[in-house]
Amino acid sequence: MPELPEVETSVKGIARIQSKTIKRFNINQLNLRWKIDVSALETLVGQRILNIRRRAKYIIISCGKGSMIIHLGMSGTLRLAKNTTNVFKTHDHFEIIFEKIKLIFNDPRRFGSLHFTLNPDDHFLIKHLGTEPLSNTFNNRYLFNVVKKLSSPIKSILMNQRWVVGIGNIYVNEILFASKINPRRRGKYITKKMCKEIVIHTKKILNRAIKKGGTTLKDFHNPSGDLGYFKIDLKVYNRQGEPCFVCKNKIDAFKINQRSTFVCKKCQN
DNA sequence: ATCTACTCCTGATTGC
DNA sequence: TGCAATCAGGAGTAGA
Repeated sequence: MPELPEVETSVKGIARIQSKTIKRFNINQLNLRWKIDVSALETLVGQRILNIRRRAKYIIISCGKGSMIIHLGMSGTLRLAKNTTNVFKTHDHFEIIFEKIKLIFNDPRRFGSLHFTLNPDDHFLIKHLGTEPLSNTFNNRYLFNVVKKLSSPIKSILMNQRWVVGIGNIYVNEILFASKINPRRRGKYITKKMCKEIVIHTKKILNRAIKKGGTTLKDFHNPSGDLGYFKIDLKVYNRQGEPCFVCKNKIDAFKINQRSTFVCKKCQN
């Protein structure tokens, strides 16, 4: 599942399309999470790619006039290919065609999306997003001011993109384990000291994952097709019944807001 | 205002 | 063995 590190890896992986001119779009499947607006997209034909960046889990590809916003959803991947092949593989939904190469979006579960926008920062998917976890604005003071007024579990707060972005179900489990905090603990009972732990480990874990090229799970391949290999470092995610690496206690699994949650009840309070 | 459940979808896994 | 039911999950949305 693409979270911040996987999206960051994808952005780096498609850097080769920078300054290339869009020749045309090949659309195979309009019905992604939102229906693709083809006529809006086609205003980008003939324009050059000026900038590729990540905001939260979104990839924003900007031309002189207009941008594309891509979300990988649960199972989306981007890959680059030569123009010579013209066959859509299973679950290839659209292609952006350049002079010699093309960018292909593949997404079995179709939770991903593609939007055209003139101003990404004003777009409905982007404008309500919270702070970037790797920026200086995500710090102890900011987090404490957020959590102290909330009664939902800290896990839900960290996954809510309106407070802090980019953290999904895998990394939030890892962050809370590293911080020794129970995911069920409600925001208003999170102390300043705990905020400090969360901030430190969020940055550490995300940065390490980016360095390693994103977590490998069933779905994620970076654009060159190489697999990330952070999986080997996961301490609690998907380890229910197995011994905690710190205290040997069995890792527990349960749901918080319909999401799989993994915890060592001895280490996390 | 916050918070939770529901929803979209398909592939992998589980159960009979 | 095979088919059906269940589960996985990002994030917008509706309703509590």
